[in-house]
Amino acid sequence: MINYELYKVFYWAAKTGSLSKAAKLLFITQPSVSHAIKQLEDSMGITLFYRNSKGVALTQEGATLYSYIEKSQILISLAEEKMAALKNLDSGELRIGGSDSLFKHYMLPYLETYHRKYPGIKLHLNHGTTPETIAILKEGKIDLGVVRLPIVDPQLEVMEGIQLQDCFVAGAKYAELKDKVLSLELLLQYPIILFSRNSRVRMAITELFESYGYQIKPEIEVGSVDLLIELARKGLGISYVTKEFISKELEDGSLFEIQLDIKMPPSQVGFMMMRNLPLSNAASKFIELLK
Amino acid sequence: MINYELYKVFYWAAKTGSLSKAAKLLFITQPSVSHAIKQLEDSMGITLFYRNSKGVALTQEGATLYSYIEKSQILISLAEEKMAALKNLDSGELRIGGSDSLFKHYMLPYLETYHRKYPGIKLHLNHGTTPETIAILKEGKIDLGVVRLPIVDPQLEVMEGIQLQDCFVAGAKYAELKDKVLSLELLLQYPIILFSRNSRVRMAITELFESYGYQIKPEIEVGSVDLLIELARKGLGISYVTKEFISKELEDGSLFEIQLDIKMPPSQVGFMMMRNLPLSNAASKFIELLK
DNA sequence: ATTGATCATAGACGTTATCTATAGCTCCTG
DNA sequence: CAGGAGCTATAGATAACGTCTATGATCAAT
Repeated sequence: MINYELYKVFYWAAKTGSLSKAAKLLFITQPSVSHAIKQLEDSMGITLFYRNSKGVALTQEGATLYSYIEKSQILISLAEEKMAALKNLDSGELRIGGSDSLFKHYMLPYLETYHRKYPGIKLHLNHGTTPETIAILKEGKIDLGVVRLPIVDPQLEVMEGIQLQDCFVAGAKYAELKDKVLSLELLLQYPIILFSRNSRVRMAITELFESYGYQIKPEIEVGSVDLLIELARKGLGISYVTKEFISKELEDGSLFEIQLDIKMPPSQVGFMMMRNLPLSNAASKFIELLK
Repeated sequence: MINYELYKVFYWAAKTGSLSKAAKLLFITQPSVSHAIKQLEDSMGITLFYRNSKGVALTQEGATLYSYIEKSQILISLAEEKMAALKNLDSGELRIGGSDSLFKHYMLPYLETYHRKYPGIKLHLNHGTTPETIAILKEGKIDLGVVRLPIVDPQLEVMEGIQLQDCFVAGAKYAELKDKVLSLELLLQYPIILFSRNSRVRMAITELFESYGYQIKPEIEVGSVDLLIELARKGLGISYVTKEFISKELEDGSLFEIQLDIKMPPSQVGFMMMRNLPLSNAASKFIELLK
């Protein structure tokens, strides 16, 4: 089997028409090049170059070989450039899975900073529920997932992010509740708007109410946090949303938080990635940014 | 600079999805492959494979590298196949320069034998005068030339071929000359047909006559040996041709040789090639055949 | 004739590719 | 659940071979 390193030498010798020049470009000495070419010729049983005191010139057969090797070498050069770009993060991609609301209300500033720092990296945001995100993470379709904890999966490594506080909010229509402290029973008298059934937040609130002996049944169910906010503002009911995601509405008074007589447990955002699988360069820089 | 040999290892590891299998295919041990891949990863600063107990799988970046390297390796394989074919003379070309008449009347059987033995070799016959043939030989456009000797050129190596005998011939119209022995003076009374001025044979006969104090001036001048023969048969004059090329006509009596009172010097056919430049495999096999 | 290129050759050296031996891991099976 | 059969990683020894220096041979140009 021919040592492919010899083709590199052959390529430069043929390209420059000189063993000495090839040697300089390859940072080796001229006898080494001479020896390498000889080796190639011997192992092929074909003379590749005509030698004279001005340099070397390809024979017919050498020229035939060159026509293949040239293309091959160019591909390798392109590969090396591409790899260098991937390493410098001048190129590449970062694929993140998670919920749209977390992307919009929590990740956005990080994504912006990252993109400004590494404009060559393509960002792929893959929205889906927590189980969906875990699934595509295991399939290798994303580098990391952003979801609500807890996640218990031995294959996954989890890094904690911000802590969020969910709460019930209402708009002007329910202004009467503004300074009251409601019991769960009383709250349930009002029309409730919740996120759709398969979400982690929805599961959490359902369990919480059950632990107090109540069943929470929404009047309206939606699939978007923005809609949840909008419906509460318009007075269609009381929404259960993440407090940090509605800071604007709380400030301008279009929504207010409903005080409850129990403490709502905080919810923890986390980043998950495959345990034992190395992160791509692009992904580990992003993780660094998050810390 | 990355050792291209590592790409060969990378290629097989990626292709088979297993370092052990790659090792077998490359006739080295598994730790060597493991080491080679590690080296490649280190020098690029990029993880190329995910490893687990079932084998290895390309990472995103590894897959990107593979897309280039695969093409490159395939080209090298094609090159190696092509070179093997060139060496076995399953492929390649043999380019010969010389005069059409030598090709037709002298080389033909050799060319046929050669072609039967090496049907994959393309034959290029490049007809031209002796100086033209020498010129294209020096330009590297042909592997060898077939011409009349003598050739004196330090750059060329000459191998002697057959010895030919030129002579004057006539057809039925000049039947009266059949058993006579003519002097040059007498011969010149008849219309002479010669090959065109720039040929080696023409120069030789001109010089020969001059050495005896005569000037030979043809009635007709032609550029083809076949025409020379045909014109003599039709009785348009006495042609100066190579005896060996008209054996058929001499036998069937359509032409007869004119006896002269001087001995015509023989002319030597020779093969010439570039001194100091190695012959292609295809060409040296042809030379062998000629011997 | 001399200088300055070129490539080829020989022999010594030292890097490094490869090997053996072994460990660690995961999956499968009796 | 223990043990076997894959797989890859690691460590250290060894030997191959790629590279070097020194020199020769050839040719072209000054």
